[in-house]
Amino acid sequence: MGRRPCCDKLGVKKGPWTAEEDEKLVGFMMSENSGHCSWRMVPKLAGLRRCGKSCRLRWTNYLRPDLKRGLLSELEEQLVIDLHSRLGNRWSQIAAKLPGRTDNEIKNHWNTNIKKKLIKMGIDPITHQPLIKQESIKTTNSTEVEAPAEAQTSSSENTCQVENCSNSENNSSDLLASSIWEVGLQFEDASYGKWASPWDDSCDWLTDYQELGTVDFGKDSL
DNA sequence: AACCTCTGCAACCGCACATAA
DNA sequence: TTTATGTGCGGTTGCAGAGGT
Repeated sequence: MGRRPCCDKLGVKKGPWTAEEDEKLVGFMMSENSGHCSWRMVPKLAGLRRCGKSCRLRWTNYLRPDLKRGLLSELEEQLVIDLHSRLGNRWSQIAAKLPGRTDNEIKNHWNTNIKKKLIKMGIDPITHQPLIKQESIKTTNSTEVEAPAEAQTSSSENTCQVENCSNSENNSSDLLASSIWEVGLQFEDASYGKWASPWDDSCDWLTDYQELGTVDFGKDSL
């Protein structure tokens, strides 16, 4: 049995949101009514010709009042890298550790900036292993020569990374840490000063950070 | 000035999961 | 237990602006 679409496609607007639509959605979301209805009802009640899914996306990724706008700070970027080495492409989980940032924003930043930076630094953005090391592995293992690291499926890579995460003596994390320290990065944001280094061998800092990041920024929290 | 290519970001799509009936 | 529905997530696409020729 096929799944019903989230909205009847006829008469539903798609594409970029206008300022007027934003205003309507924000107005509705900030009203008391928003807490009592499903996303499907939001466009109807807010007077929008959009599907509920589109409204949710617009709200969570762009209109939420608690969102930080602008580029990720150096520290945020390093956190993303470290979290990615542990969690893989679990953008929502990564975003949960960065208050005010969305999974979409982090995903975009990863694909457009961080990936390139890591490659430039000689680190594979998928495995977080040095590229040179990987090359030598490839040449010694002829059966895998056909499968470049970039082409690996996310599911297998995630499994690998989650397993790595369980190992507190994670090599990739250590390698990342050393390479980051080598380029002389500094923590600029004093609010993160409680952690001497997020790449500490133990994962304790992550647990602490989770406490900070578990705030639900969805409409329920309004 | 016109065209082309590249880049970054917002938004969409389809699937998975959770839960209520 | 099954089915319907709502929501969340990750991958992908499309477009606008910047930069280069």
